[in-house]
Amino acid sequence: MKEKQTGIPEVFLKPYNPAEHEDKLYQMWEESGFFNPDVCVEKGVTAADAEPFSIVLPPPNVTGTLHMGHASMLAIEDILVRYNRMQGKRTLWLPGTDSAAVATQEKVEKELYKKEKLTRYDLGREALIERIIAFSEESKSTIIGQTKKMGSSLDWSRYAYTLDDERYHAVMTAFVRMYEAGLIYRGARIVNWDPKMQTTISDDEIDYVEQTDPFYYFKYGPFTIGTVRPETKFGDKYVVMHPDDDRYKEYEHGQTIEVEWINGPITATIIKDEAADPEMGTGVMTITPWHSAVDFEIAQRHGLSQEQIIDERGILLPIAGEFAGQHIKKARAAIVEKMQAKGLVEKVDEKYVHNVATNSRGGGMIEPQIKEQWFVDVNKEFTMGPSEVPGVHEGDSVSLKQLMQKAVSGGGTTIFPDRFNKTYYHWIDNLRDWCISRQIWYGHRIPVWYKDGEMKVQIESPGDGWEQDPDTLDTWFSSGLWTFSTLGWPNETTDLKTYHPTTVLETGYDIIFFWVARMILMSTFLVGQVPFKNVYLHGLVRDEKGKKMSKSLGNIIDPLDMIEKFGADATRLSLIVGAAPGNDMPLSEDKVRAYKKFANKLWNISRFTLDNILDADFTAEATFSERDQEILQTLSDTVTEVSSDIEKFNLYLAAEKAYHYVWHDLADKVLEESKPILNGEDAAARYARQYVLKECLVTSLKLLHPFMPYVTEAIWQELPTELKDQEMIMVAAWPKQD
RNA sequence: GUCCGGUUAGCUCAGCUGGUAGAGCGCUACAUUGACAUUGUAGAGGUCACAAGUUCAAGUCUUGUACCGGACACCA
Repeated sequence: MKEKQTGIPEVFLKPYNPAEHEDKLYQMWEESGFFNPDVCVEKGVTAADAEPFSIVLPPPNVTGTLHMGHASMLAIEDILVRYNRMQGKRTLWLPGTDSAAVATQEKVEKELYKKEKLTRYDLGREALIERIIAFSEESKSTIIGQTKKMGSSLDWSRYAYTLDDERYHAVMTAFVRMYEAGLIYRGARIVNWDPKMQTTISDDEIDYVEQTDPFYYFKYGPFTIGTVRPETKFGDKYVVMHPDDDRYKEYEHGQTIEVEWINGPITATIIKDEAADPEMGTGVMTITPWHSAVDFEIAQRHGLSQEQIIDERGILLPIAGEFAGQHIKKARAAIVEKMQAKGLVEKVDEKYVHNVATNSRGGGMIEPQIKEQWFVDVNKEFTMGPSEVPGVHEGDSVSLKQLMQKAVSGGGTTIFPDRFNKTYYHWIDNLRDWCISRQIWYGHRIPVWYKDGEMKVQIESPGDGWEQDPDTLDTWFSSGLWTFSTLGWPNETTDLKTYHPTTVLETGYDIIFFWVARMILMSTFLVGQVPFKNVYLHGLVRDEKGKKMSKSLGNIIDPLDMIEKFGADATRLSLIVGAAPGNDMPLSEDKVRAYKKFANKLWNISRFTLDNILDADFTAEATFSERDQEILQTLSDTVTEVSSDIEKFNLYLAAEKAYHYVWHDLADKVLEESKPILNGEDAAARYARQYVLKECLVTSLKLLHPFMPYVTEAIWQELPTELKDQEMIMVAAWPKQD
């Protein structure tokens, strides 16, 4: 290293330029192997029996690119990881990517159609999957590269992909075990069918979109019924009313009446059921069990017959008579016209506002259908195996629902912020059996085999002539295994024993149901442990006006742009300060810019300090003034506060305190008042102050390292060896607390 | 409809277990070429949404009201 006359490294003579250092530093970290806890133990940085600390990275979509949501997730997790690594814990942060099957297949299919005018059926299952894999592989490196840019200290040697061989094996094993325990069943049930993508989707994947449609009142014998969807009404032969509705006292449950209907007279049966809301319209409705979840439930309760009206593509079936073969969208007007002609239309409310179920992953309008699907039974009681779940013991009779409740209520998993506990319990209370089969091709294929009406559930094909179920599993089925499938399960690996349950799961509050709850379900049943001891839910990153970032609004702030302009450290800090757990956070470019200044400030603090202590003799006789003691005390208090805030997951407070201390205490006060002492005649006082400044610098760098890993490491690399306890600050010891 | 948040300086937000308001940005004035492609010092600016209650004392606790946001359910 070339040095100037003053003795400080030349690099400090220019302002801190992140672009010059970041990639080099990341490479240095990666090559050191310290991202891998085993290497830390090997090289004596971490004690072999140290307490473990583990986080699995919520895997981003392989085909995606890094957005601010990812950036904030990476910043939060990296802070926790770096802090705990410096605390001497055996720290693992495990990376992975997600196949996001539905979204990925859709993307590839769209491309395929656009470029080659081919559908998936033209191409066939094998060929399509090949294309999807090629596409995923290609885009995988993009998201991984971008993840590294943020400074994420992930252990890449343990990288997992949701569709790789180990995960495949875990998923198959999970399915078979759950089937054998009687928790997975096949049944004809009402599902959310997307006619556009030709697949079922789960309740959670539905988006309700507000829409205005005409609402029709039809004469149905002596009754008036209302509907938005006349095209589903052909087979309606049950008329339902509330048992306590006095207006219809004269009718009895089970009584039949003749009514004139769309295609001629039919025999209607009166059903009294509490699902009918007396306040709603006339209080009377007819039901279509095949195409409505509520109607299906009513039909189940009373053992009513069910008939399909609309096929999988949205075409009317023969029951529609003259309308058969028409698409429902086109048929509606014609049906109403005919009913009008028959005098069955009483009135029409043209401006009826209601919510329409659509597929959140592709926008297709959902048509409920009764289909043979695979389900996870959440209410069935089974005998619990070996259990570390609080409040649940081996041999207890429990249901998956109860397991999910107890994991949290027993304190096995703590949710931050705690108001989400209610949300979590509320969701479980409303939880119905989980439909896990999907009619898409890319994903984990269901390990069920058929031959001559016989069925076998096992991972390998039973032999010649056995046909595998064509369906694949819901992506959240495999995601639910993520905390342990990434650690080697179903094998009893050392990793699994060491790092599971993981310490923290950090994710957005928007996927608490999709993912958090499912992980708890899978882990408690399959491993007998909670998947994580803590859940930290972060908010959504919004623009400076609090609006959601979206392409159409043109208000997207690209994290990679920010890194290029202001550095990864500034980007990280801007995403942390002011971001209380679970609260949405506004972000502006100005905010990022402000933290770039801070990185430079730290750079200059270091330069000034080094300039004044490089010639210091720390062994010389020194007299510590009261003020010296006070400065050291403040420093130590800051360490205590920052540490405790990190432990409590209050990163926004920790970051702000560290920032405030370094800039407005250390720089503004301590450094300023030290100038006369450092230039003064009193050698003993000078030595003392030099020692104090050295402590302040080294400790501040460590304090800030989890938040700003690059600039602190860049400075650390320039410090004289005798000031350092480790060559890299990323594995240096966290400052001692009183 | 049920549940959960929010309402504090021009803007974005802190304010943890109750003791007469804080930060950043912005604004004004002054200082400084310094360790600092600047920074420092000082200042202006708030009946803490509204109402009632508990208390010696209430942004802080309780209840209610209004508005904003979100989640879930329902939508025949």
